[in-house]
Amino acid sequence: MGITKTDVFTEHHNKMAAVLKALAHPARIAIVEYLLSVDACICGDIVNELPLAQPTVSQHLKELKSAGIIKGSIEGKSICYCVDESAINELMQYFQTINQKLNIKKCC
Amino acid sequence: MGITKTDVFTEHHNKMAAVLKALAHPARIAIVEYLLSVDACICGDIVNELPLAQPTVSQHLKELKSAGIIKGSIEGKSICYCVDESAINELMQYFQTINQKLNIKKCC
DNA sequence: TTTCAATATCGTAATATTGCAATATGAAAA
DNA sequence: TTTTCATATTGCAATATTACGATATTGAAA
Repeated sequence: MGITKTDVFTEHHNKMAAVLKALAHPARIAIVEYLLSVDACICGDIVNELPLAQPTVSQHLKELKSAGIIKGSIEGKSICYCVDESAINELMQYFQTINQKLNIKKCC
Repeated sequence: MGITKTDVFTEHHNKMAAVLKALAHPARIAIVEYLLSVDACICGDIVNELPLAQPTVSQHLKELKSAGIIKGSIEGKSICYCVDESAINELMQYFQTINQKLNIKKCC
């Protein structure tokens, strides 16, 4: 069907899946890592950095933004995108928690 | 197109995207969290735990397994699935690294 | 060996995603 | 005001994903 039955899962499960989904594309991973690697926050050249057409990049940026992973502020003619700290923090803590639980278990 | 242009991205970007994609579904998040919550490693009842049909669950398990997030060993008639520590560890470290870089930057 | 229980695979319908050309928008420069 | 540059939106084709009924498969019990 292609449609995810979100209504039968908890809000937490749906939210986690949505955030991870926003990152689950090589272009979007590349965008996040590029934003981290650039000194300044001048981010208009993401399009030049990526091997994709401008509309495609714009679409990926939109997805990252609506998932809360990046934020963009208008800077005159161009836009300044950067990674949202709190989103990354939540992801980090999520996997840290799982990691701890695994250390306790040691099953297989 | 629906087809991701993996050939134009680095192997690292593709790999990260693939692992995250495997987790980017509420059912698969639910499976991982269920495996963590269960004391023993008797995991045949994932199907009963999830509000999805058996073939659907089986498909999700397959995706998690082929992404290296869970591993399954045959236990007589049923199968024992559990979360793979090293996969979670890598994800944890990935977000820890990003988090550190963000602390240094403090841009927007 | 037959049967049963647990899981996997196949086939397929409905929907989502990806990518881009064409086009629109919006702000600054000329 | 016109032009130009940066970015967003629209529309659409190709492909991927999700879900499940039907049907294998496989090992254990009877």
